[in-house]
Amino acid sequence: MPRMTAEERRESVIRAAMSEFARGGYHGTSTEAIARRVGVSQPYLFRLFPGKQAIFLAAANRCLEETRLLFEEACKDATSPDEANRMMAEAYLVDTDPEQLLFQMQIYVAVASAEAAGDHEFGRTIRESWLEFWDSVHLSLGADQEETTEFWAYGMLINTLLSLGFPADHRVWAGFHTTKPL
Amino acid sequence: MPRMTAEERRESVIRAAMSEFARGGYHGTSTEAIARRVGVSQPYLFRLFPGKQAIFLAAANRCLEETRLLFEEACKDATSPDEANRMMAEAYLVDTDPEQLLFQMQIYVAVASAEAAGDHEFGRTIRESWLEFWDSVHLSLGADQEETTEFWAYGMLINTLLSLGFPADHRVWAGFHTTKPL
DNA sequence: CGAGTAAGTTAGTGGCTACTCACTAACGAG
DNA sequence: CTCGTTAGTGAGTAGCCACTAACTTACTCG
Repeated sequence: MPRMTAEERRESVIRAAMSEFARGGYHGTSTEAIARRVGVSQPYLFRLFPGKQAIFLAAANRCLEETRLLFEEACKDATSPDEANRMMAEAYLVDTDPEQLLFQMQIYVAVASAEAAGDHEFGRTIRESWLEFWDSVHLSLGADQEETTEFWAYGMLINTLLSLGFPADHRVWAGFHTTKPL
Repeated sequence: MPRMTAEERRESVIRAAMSEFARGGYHGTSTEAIARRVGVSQPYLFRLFPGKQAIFLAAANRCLEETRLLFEEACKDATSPDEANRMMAEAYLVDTDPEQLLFQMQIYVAVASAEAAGDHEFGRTIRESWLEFWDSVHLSLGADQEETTEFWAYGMLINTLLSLGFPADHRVWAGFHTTKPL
């Protein structure tokens, strides 16, 4: 069993948590499952993070940040807003791990649940990360508010269809005027 | 304590389940919470339904059906696809209980979780209900696949922004070219 | 009235889960 | 070598959860 620094372990935990939370969501994922995937004892997680929610939060921020960076990378050579749009859309459908898209959905509902339970701090943090993401996309697309909204709208529909488990050749995917999904 | 027929009770359970599951999702909601809201003992739920998942499924199907009927009602007097679009969009933002939109999100991620856990029957049932919904909207809008897709895309973005808890006057809502949300 | 039936409860159980405490093993510096 | 620090574990605990079994209460109809 290789020894790691606490920081490296935290990194492993975040990766594992992203996968596990993507599948089960916040309440449907046990810290046990995350620890098993990391290859570490379950109580040790609580020395690396103050609690389960902190693990989820770290994973969520990482997920939003990574997708944002993917977009920024994808459209960096675009010469027009329209081309940026196409490049980012393709990156979303082709280069993004489906797990990350499912995890996005889990993040969104986790915020709603936390909010309903009276925890507003959690949502505040996620919204902040998410707005950075939104603004980054907005900037990449040029300055049109409505177009950015449309871009996000299609993105959220993709997440939903994926979450519902419709295969790539199903007719619900036929109405996209951009690239077909994987 | 008024006595009801089993069928009436099942109805109450479905209403209560829709509210509770909307807040907590499948794993974050206890049957205890549902029973408390109904005003009935928790074990009695298992005489009305075979299990927790059956309750969720009944509530989910009801949610999708009700939103579908709301749309059909909203656009029944429309004279053009464009007018139908506007009427349905407004109905979604104004007349739909936000709880129902949150519950929709919970349904979507619940399917993903069930699928990941090896339960494909659950998703199959939900997808069936959801396709009826999709087709109903498609029919109301006229025969254009791409326009239906766009309509759904905006709907899913609305669900997401609501789930994330952005207030109605936040700038992320500004890019919608239809009615402003409540 | 009385007896069957359907609505509803109380008490309980086994299993899981987040989190704690006390401990051990490896590494690095002097 | 040794001693302090840091990575990591094993054993537990209190609480919650879905679900069961056995019982009680109310309505209904002959």
